[in-house]
Amino acid sequence: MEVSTTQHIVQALTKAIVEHRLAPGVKLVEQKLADHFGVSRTLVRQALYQLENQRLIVLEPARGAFVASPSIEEASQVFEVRRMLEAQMTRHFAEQATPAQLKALREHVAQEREAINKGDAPGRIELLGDFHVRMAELMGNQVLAELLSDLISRCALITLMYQSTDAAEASNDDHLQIVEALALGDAEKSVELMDQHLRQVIGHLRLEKYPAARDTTDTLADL
Amino acid sequence: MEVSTTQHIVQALTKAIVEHRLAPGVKLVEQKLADHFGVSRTLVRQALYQLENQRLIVLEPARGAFVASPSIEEASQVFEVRRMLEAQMTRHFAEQATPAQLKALREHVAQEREAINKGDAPGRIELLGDFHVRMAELMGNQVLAELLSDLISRCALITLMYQSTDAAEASNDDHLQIVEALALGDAEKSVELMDQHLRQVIGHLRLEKYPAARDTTDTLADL
DNA sequence: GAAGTGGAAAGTGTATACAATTTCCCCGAT
DNA sequence: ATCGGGGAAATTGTATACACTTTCCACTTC
Repeated sequence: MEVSTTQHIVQALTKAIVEHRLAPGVKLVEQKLADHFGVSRTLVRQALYQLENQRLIVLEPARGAFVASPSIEEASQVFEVRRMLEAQMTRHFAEQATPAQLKALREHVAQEREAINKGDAPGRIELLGDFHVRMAELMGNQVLAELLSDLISRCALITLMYQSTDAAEASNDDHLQIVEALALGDAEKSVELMDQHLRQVIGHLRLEKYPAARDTTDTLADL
Repeated sequence: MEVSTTQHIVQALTKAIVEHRLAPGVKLVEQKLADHFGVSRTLVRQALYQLENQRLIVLEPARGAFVASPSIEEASQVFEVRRMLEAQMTRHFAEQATPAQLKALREHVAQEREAINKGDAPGRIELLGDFHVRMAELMGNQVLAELLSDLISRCALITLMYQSTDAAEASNDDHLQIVEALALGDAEKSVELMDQHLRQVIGHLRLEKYPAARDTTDTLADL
């Protein structure tokens, strides 16, 4: 809680945004955040700048910080990039997967399952995203892992709006299938499954439009 | 010069780092930068935070900001990610390229040629990188373009150390060939050429080790 | 009553002040 | 001569002060 305070603020806000406790469009007033975290505006501002770089908030000059509400257009571009990265990543993974790596992935999928069964919404969201990051880490490419982590946070802002328990189960199922294909060393099938998985998530997005909850009061309840 | 001062500082420093006027390892003292830009440390700090997010500098707690000197390991991971992204990007591009897009790319390659012939080192570095960003933009994926732009800045930190005029000519040549393959609509060949191109750049990296010019005096000459 | 206007309140942007930490150099001890 | 200690100078970390902009509301005017 006290390690590099500004980083702590970034993490708290990231979590709140990704978990949708802070809705897209909500204004974040610096002084209120400062009071809430017990620091000066200086640190809050640093955190906000960082969050803007990660595209989780938008900074409008002289007007303030607002939780980002990415357009459907932007969302699909993000997913498009993920498809590009993860298709290749999956292929490489299939070609060089070790038993230890497969074991790690299987365990991760089991954790997902557990979170879903317990009805732990925040937990399942984080874990479902982390599956992809985990693959990158296991491949030993830290740069890729960080990049994916950012992209997935950005996606979370969107997917959360639509992701029901059903969708979560479907994702978990996809993950399971992917791991099994990887275990067989079947690169083509793994890639195909991963691609399908991502396209399916995109597909779910287009169904509804977001109700533009802009300028809502900023209830920074827990964090 | 006066549009969002902090952004101006970021750009000036980015340019200086990418063009290697600020060498890896050099310390950036906040007050000196502030004096140089005629602003307070506040704005300099904001800029530094942003640069850290882009991995162009490293912020060591209570010790200050240093121009990043990525390890060979990290560099190849960055290039690995680029290969993943750009292979797919090239494939998509080949499959849907319009004459207008091809024209734009050809013109870009011509610009590269010109910069090389004129011996304009900073210009050619920027243009050679922009070729890849340009492709992303032409495909209409802004997210991809921004991501690549970041990755390429990061690469520039490394490639610059090794990139001679010869290497620049080779890259320019590669670009030309890629465009021609794209023009023929030959997706497989385009992808192969792009992949080769990137692998070649990586190959050049491993030849030498960087002389660890850490803690050099920070001569912030022009900017 | 609707639309515009003045001005106070709220909020952001930048600079400065001060505290905390690190760095550097001098000096003495072994 | 080298190593270690101590304290001043330099530098970073955080808070606060103040200027400037936006927002909001009451009040006037048509």
